[in-house]
Amino acid sequence: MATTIIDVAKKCGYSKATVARAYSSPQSVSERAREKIYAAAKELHYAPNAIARAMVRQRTENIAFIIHEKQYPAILNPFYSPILEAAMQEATKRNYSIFITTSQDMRLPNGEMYIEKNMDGVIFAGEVAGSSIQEFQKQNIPVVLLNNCPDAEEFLSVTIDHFHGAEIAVEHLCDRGHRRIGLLAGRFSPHVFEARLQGYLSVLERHGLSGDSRFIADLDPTLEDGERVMTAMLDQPDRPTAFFCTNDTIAAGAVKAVLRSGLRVPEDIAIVGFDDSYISQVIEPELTTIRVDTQAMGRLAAQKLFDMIDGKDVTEKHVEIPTELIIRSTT
Amino acid sequence: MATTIIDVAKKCGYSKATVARAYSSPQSVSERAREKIYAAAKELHYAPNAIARAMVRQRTENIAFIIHEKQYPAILNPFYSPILEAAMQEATKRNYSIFITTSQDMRLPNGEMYIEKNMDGVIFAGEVAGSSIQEFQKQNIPVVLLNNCPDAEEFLSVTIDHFHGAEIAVEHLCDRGHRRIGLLAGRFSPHVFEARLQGYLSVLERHGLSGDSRFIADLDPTLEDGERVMTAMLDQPDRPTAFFCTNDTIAAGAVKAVLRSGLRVPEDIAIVGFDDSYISQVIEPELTTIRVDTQAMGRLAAQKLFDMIDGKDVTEKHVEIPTELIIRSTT
DNA sequence: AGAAAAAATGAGAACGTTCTCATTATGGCG
DNA sequence: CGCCATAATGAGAACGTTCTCATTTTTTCT
Repeated sequence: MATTIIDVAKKCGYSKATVARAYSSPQSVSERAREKIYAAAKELHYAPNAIARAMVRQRTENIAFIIHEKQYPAILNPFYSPILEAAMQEATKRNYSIFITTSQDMRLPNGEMYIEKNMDGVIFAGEVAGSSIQEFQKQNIPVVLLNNCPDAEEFLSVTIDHFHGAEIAVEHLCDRGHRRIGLLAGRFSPHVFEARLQGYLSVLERHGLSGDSRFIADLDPTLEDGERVMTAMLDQPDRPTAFFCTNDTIAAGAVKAVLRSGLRVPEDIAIVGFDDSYISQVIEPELTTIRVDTQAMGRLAAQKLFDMIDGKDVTEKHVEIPTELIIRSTT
Repeated sequence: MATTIIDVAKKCGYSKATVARAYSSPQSVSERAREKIYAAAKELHYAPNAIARAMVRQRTENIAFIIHEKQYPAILNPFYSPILEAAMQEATKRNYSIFITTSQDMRLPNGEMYIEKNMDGVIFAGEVAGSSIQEFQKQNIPVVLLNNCPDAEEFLSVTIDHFHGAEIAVEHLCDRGHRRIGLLAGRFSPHVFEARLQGYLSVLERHGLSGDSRFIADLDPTLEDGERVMTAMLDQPDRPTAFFCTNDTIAAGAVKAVLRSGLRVPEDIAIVGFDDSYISQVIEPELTTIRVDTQAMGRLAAQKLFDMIDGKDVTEKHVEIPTELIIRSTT
């Protein structure tokens, strides 16, 4: 149906080998031939067939970006948008395409599909079962983990310094003079959950403050849960004057709860979020939060993956993206 | 390198044809053979190679989802997230994978790539140059347009009833007793821009109200511009008591401007947005807006595309997604 | 048991490239 | 002009499947 290299060859009188060369290494073909070939190709609307090429080159120039997040339809997660965008840019530069899937449970749907379709590499974002990852490794497909921290040393990974991020968030609240600081901790993967919790606790301890377990809650990292839990907190005696929320979505819900109850942010209750997703600028007052350079995450993850694909040996196996406090109006 | 159908065939003593059949039409293979084959395959970690299959079947089981939006990194656009998610679900059901690209100018980067990679079909979201689309049609690749309204009848499309959406938004403001109603119109594609503007004007006219051109602005559909333009509006004499913003992002910016100037929403200034993106629930007060069933958009676009791919003839060429007023707290 | 029908299997071309190796054309130089 | 180096081209295998058609095996029926 579609026109092939053979059609072009017939049309211009050269062999298919020469036509192929005119595309894959133009300098090895005489100028005269090149012109004739391109002219014929144009006339026939010829486009090289990447599938056939992939077949012989054993390389598809496709990578997969798989997002696993328990809580929401993952792509809705504003945290991943800029990461994906950055990874996409890296890919486009190299003429690679990106496949994307999301899933909510830890098994990836049609997992085999990604192997069968011969992805040159895979970026796993979020929490994934190690077994899924090993499937890829068995097939010698390079994998980069993003925002996922398995114990295994053998994987390349790009992660966030959750512990330090939580520390500077809580530290900031202490700086502002707060002595009673609550925590709204989203139920992310155990590792992330734990790291942020520990960061929070370590600052309290350093300042000789005791965490009151009534004001440390774990919840779904959703707007609704943020609002619901915060509303409950506000009713309690001796409530904190500040809260650290482990992502911006929770924080936005918390802000809503405070404002609705007639209190003010930050005068009555100060709030710090995490991620610096664009939610933080959408709400009023704008959210003080911990910025994670998500663009760098996406870029680095992609670069690492391409390094592996190209057979370079990657010296730095684990990159930890630093965090930064962004002071806005909720503290 | 990777194990192939031939390795499996050797191992289990059947021919490669039979092994192939065990996968593509298991019922045509004796139970005994099937078991032996699967056992051998498992032992060798065999996974069928979709590239080779695509080669002979002339079908990749891949589709592309291309988002073009002038203003922002498109994937950040909260409007497209649920659409993409829904399309992805449809694709996964059919064992298809989704390629995704975004671009900000109207030429798609590596445009040829999508043709070369033999996508079975393409969904174009946002504003795209007709020429890009025709490239695909020349190659007989089915295309569905999403939220893009070219004059051409020949394309399948899923669009929004922009005119009616704008009407019910403004009508709602009139119901609430507003007589001076401003417009913050995002510079989307000309068609979208115009349809929403006309919807706004038609309601004013119906109610015998005159649109004051000082309070009709066109702007970039961003948070920043929404805030900037609204701030300017507030300073003017005889300012409106209500504004219709043609998307939620603008509306969020507008809400911020009002709150910052010390006025109240909705008491002093009422605001209606458009899209019912999740921004509308993140902000406080929550945004009254026009809901577009984005999930249906994504689903229908994908279904239409698959119908074309499967050679069914699609009766309904243009689907217009209805709009619905969602009353929250900004009016 | 034997023939006919049905089910299961095998052989080999085809899909559209790339790539290696062999062959032919071109150019430089004594 | 003839020789050699080099550049340009061509022939054909290979990539890993599917699919058609022919062949073999199994089942069914008298």
